[in-house]
Amino acid sequence: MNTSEQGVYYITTPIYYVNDKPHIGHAYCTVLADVLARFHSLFGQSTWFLTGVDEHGQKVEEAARKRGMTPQAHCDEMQAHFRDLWPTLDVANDDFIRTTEPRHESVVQEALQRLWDRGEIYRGEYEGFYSPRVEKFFTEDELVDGKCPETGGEVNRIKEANYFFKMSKYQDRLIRHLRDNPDSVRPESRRNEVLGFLAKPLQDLCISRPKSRLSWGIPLPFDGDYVTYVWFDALLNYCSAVGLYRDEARFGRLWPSVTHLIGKDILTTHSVYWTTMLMALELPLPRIVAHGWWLIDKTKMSKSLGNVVNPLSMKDKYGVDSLRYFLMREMVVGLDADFSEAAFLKRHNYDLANDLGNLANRLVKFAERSMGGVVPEPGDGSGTPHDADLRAQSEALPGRVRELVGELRVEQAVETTMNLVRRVNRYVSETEPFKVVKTDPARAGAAVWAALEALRFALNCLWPIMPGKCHALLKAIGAGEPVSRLDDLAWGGLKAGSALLLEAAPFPRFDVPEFQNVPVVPVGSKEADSAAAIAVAGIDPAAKVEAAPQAVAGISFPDFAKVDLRVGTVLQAESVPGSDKLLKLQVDLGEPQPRQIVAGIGKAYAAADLIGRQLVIVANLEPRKVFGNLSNGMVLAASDDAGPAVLAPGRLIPAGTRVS
RNA sequence: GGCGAAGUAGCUCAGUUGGUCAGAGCAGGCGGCUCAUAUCCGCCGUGUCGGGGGUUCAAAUCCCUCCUUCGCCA
Repeated sequence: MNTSEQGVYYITTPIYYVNDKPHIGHAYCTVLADVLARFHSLFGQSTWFLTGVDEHGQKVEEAARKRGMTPQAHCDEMQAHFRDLWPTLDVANDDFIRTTEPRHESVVQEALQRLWDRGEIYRGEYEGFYSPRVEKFFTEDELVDGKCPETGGEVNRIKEANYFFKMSKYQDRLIRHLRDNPDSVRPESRRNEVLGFLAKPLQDLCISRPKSRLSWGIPLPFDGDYVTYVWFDALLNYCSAVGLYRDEARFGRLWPSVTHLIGKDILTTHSVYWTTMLMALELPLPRIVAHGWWLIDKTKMSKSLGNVVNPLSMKDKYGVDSLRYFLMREMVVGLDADFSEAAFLKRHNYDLANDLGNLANRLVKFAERSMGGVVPEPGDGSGTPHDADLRAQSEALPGRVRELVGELRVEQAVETTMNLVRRVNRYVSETEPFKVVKTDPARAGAAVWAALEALRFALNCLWPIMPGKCHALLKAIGAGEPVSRLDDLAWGGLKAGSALLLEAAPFPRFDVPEFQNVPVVPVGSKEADSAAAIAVAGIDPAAKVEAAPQAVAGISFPDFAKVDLRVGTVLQAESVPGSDKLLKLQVDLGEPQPRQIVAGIGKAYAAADLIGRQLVIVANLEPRKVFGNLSNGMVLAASDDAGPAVLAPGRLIPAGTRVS
């Protein structure tokens, strides 16, 4: 449906929840949108870049009440956390939408009214258990011990009339759409995920809340006792911001080319709920791009080691351009990536300081000393093979970048550009203008010119990533402003005689802090480590090395102490339906409430046999869903061919006792 | 359990439709240059391309199977 590749490029980020504190995930997504918008503009497209905040909902209402403010005043204040952050990251969004703005609310109401009139929305009875903390309903069998399966918090049984969107009727059409349009959801694996989700019958979508329970929302136009719930409110921002029902000409121009950049956590919301909503509204369907998450290497993030890193603080410590470069270079769109200050500094030092910054610096300094501080004259074109090669690689770059960015392979586009930068460094070595200048100044000048000209190509292709630094560097090498279209980049564009001025090294190097330098010892590569691990395990060192535990050499005691091991008593145990090895346990850890823990020991233990037994539990593991069940901890067990054997204290000991 | 993805040099990863695809960067070693931010350039890797089968003249690249890891299952 959306195939308008030509003239227009409309890109959105999710609207971020106004209560949230901005973090690296928000920053990444928004910077990526900014980079894509800038690139597509360079490709000659007319671009529009929208971000904003989601301001309705119970949590906002509650937060405001706690602060003794109206929700609106609360939002007015909180939204600045996002709005004011973006300029500091050189993000140039064209618009910033808030869901409490009249321009949004009126469109939501109009859309709801139209669907109501057409029978796409109906009134029905909803019975369920409501968890205020996550603002979600659960069915009875989704509950865990009568508690919220996601948080373990209290839930309220609620039976009430509500309004439903007939989402189920679009199931087949949605499946066809996803199958027929490889671009509908990217990357491919996410599209498959959605198709898998759609293998089961789709239900209708509850889209309302009674005002008595939630007043901070947009009233349904056809029933003033209700407000609309998150979907029709938040998702419609993408449309309301560009003129739906208010400026149809503008909307018609931008909307068909929309790309939604989202985190993988809201994939279903966009690819199923939103896409079917658009079907019902008879609007063109979007292209959805789901990116991954930034992981912080926990073994390196430790207060005791003093190396806690707030990724956003990298901008203040090392500069916004380097942060943007790192984010774009390090993450493959769609996959997760690791964030660490050490990795960040490596990119900064090796790519930006050593290769790019030093290249500009060496050329400008040399020309200042030997060529009067201006861009020297180009040669007569009868250059060496080095010259032909340099020119060819430069001229090929913009097209290649365009291809790669079009495929969302931003990190490849960056790398390809940096390859040219490295090529220029090599060219300088090959032509040795600093030697040649003593005997043939014109030939030396021509080499410097060619190097600067190639660098101009690279800087223009890096401009969307690092607009500030690239602009400054282009000026410094006498190239003036960045081009506004990559098509305008033509070999020979650099004017001889332009002034060169580079006041300071553009990317100063930084020392990588000591603790970051802890060598990532290749596990198993040092015989000593493996042998030690085997010896400790009491196994013949001659046994297969692959069988040795994946021992990480030499963790500190504080590292070990971060793992909170406790004795737990199993209160209840049952098998997880559909799984033959998972058991769902309720474990007493001496806490007010028992913990639910899902353990893969069902093949070795019958549920009933575990009740009353004591186990060793990792108590501070991040909760995660296993098979749809929340698991808040991990049972320790040793496994061999015969299956897992759980660990237990040698005698009865109070539940919750720390293991050390 | 169902569905899906991934497993390539010590590390991070490239390798579109099977035939210079066995590669890059980093780390390590050696050498060169000295214009430059102790920067730059060159040289050095026999890796069972997770294991095992199969298709093919030819497979990291297709098929089957197993192992491991990860994702989704409102």
